[in-house]
Amino acid sequence: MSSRYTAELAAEIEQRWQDRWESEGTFHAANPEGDLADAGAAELGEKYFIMDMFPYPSGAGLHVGHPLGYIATDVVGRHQRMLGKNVLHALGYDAFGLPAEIHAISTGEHPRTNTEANMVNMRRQLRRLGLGHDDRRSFATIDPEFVRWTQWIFLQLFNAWFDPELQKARPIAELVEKLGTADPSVIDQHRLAYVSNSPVNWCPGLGTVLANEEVTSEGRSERGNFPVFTRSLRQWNMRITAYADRLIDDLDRVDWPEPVKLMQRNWIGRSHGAHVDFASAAGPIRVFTTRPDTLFGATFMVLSPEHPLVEALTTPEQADAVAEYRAAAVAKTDVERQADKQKTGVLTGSTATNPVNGEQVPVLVADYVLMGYGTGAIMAVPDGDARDAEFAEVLGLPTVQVLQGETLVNSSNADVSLDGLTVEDAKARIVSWLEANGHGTGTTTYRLRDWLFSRQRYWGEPFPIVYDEHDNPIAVPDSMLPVELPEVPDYSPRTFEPDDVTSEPEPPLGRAEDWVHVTLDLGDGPRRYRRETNTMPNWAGSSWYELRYADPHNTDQLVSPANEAYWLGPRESGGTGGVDLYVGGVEHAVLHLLYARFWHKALFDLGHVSSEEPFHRLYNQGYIQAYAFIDARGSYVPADEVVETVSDAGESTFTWNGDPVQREYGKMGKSLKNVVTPDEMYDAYGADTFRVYEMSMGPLDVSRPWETRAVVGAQRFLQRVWRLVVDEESGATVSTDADLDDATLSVLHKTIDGVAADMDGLRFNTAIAKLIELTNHLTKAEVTSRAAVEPLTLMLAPFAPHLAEEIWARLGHESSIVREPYPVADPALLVDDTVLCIVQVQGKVRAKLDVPAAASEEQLTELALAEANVQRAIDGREVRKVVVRAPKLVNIVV
RNA sequence: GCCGACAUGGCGGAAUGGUAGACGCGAUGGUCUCAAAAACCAUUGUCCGAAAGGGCGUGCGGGUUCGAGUCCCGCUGUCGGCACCA
Repeated sequence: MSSRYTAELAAEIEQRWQDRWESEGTFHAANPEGDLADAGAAELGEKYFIMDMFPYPSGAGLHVGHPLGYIATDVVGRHQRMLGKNVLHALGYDAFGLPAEIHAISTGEHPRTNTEANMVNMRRQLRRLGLGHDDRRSFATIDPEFVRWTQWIFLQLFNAWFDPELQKARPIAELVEKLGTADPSVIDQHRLAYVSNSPVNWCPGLGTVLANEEVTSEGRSERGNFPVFTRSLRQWNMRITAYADRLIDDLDRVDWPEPVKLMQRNWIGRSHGAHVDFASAAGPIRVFTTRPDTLFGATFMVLSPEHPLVEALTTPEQADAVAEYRAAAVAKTDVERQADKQKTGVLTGSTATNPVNGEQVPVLVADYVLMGYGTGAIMAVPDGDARDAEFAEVLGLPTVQVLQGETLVNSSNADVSLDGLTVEDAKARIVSWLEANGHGTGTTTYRLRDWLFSRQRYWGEPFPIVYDEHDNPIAVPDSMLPVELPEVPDYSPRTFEPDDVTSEPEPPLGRAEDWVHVTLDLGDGPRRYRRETNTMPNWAGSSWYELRYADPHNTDQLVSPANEAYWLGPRESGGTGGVDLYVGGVEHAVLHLLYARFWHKALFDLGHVSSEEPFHRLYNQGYIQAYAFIDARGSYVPADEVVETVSDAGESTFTWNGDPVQREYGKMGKSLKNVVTPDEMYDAYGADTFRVYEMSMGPLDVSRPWETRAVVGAQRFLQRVWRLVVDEESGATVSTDADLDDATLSVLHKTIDGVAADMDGLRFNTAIAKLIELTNHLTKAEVTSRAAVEPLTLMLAPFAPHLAEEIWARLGHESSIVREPYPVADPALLVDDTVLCIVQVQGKVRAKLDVPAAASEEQLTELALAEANVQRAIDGREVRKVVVRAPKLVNIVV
């Protein structure tokens, strides 16, 4: 039988090693304490905690783009293990969510059934990749034990308040003590998880409310693209705004890509300015402005249509016009408001007093002022703000010039003058004047809103909350967790006509009458309670799952302090702690990553974790894209049946069944008929080839097109490595124990040195290129000595682990390669006796010289000038200057 | 509109301010074969040249520098985020 490294042989090798890894528990990582502690181990050593953004178990199965990040983290994990680290790497499933619920609604089957079937299929597809995961630590967010702790965290937040003085969360009992009252109407206002009757994004088409983050800029639902209306409804919220400053400031302490940090900063949107009170008949109208320096130019005021003072300020003459305007505004979605090109608004008939000059300025209502930002009221300065100028133009309102370039003019009263000051100086002076005279204060506002936390869905975590007869929310005691989902006859919330603004949410849990109404003894005897029927949003489980990997089976605690401190705790003083490397797509830059940071910080404040941030280092992998092809009718045609023809001019045209088709570039997807699955790659090449190809395609953080045709390059490389060790005809091991020649020794150690640097920087594409170069050198020089082949195999192990194990075993090693020490370069072998010296004339290369590494500047100049080609380039001109970077470069300037 | 990232052969991509195009795909030629596949070897930015060698080349226009794909300024294009945020 031939011993060629074919897909069949690869499959056999891969399966065999996967079985062995599993039976030997090769990737088990020991905990300091608890059920995963290793009694025999004396010392755990240095840890490395690596995480992927865990997958949603979709029914569609995987395409070749999905494993990219999982392969990359596996390469890192395997490399770290060979560096002697105790590596924690596991994969869970984010298994609540709408797709399973939609499937359940259409089939009548419980969402758990389908979700679990999908997980089985996904585990099978992923197992064949040979990922070095500790399977004991896998979980799904729908597991009752996981739900229990998600609910427990919710109760921690429910039973906590944010102390603005200390800038941290504290137990609610301390607030009760501080305020001297336990009155729910007071206390409930301060909880980190609280119920409020406030404007929310109501989506009748989905029958549920949505978080701001789930609403598109077009004012529609991210899912389903239904209109979303602002409605005041009683819903659960998370006080994430309390953490706005810490969420911004601590970005400076984590190792994240700058663009992601910037997106979070922009999302939180901290802006410094001032609150200014304008006196009016209805009392002071408070505005927020980032430009208090332009206060002398405020010629009118604008209130949002929802502003509470509108009614009191409206004069009888304007009552009809204002009522009509407000009614029209309410009926519009946010996007429709923005779609109106021309600004609109009406006078209230009242005026207010500009505190700096006593001017009576008219007060108007206009929908370009949003209730949700600042105070919902602005001072309008047509000279400073383009929108105010536009509105002033439309309504013929006056303008006063207060700015000349960057300098203030026309801005003084008897008490204070800003004239001639720069913007920054003027801001400081006017704010101190406002504060001294009781007209306002310097302040900071945020774009970030509190996190709307309830959904009218079935397939989510139930709230561990019941209501008493006064409708006060009461925590279900920890001993009764988890609160499990009841069986219901119908999994869908009631949905409405997408445009039905007046509809009211009706969650599916409301149908489980027996479940909703319960008798509980919460310490004061059995009483009747009503359960919360909303469920938590999809983000809940992913907001804390990093903690559970560290102690997945703990039934007494979320995570034991010792296990948390070991895996996540800060390792240097002032450090944030957190996962050592978190890899995933940039699409989670704000939502998931902001929510997870918020929960983690709250748990830190309450003393449950020692780390201040969940993810110390974040890395965004790129996406694998694909070409799709459309025929003349605009339908997608199967991409793998399209034929490419290249003209003599080098231009490609594409045909399908002889008909021309158009190529477009984008995602891989079933509907685009361009899906390539990992299973196809396993069958055609084997998992190791697939892994090497994905890692060699380009830098990990850049998106690039999939090209099945190019996978063979990775296979050829692995076949060359195989042949260095195994005779294809006989299957015999051909390695020798010969010493290496100087040239090979030098190439080997340069490779080890270069690959080590590339591994540290996650530059797997160039690391593989260097391994290919080494392999090509060994092949050409006919070197099969284990002195070269063993280090090559060790360096290849993170990328092609099965092949590396097999070669390692055939070289006579009995134990797995997984924890063999990674090769280290000998610095003495990195220096050559002679080096290539580039000789330039006027910056252009004119000669390449082999020179002694120790050559002096004078010697190099002499050698360079002696070259005929250099002399020809100088062409008799005077040498003005010679730049020498010994020993590699000489540049002659004439 | 505001903010950010990116732009290199036919393709994916290499390149601490110092040889532009590593490595891979594809293509062309060859070895092996009755033949083919596979594998292996060679060539492969472009133009002039028999060769030696030379000209031109990293989206466009400037600049800094002995030397710029890389740094600075100004454009263009592509992608991403935010968007009446006061």
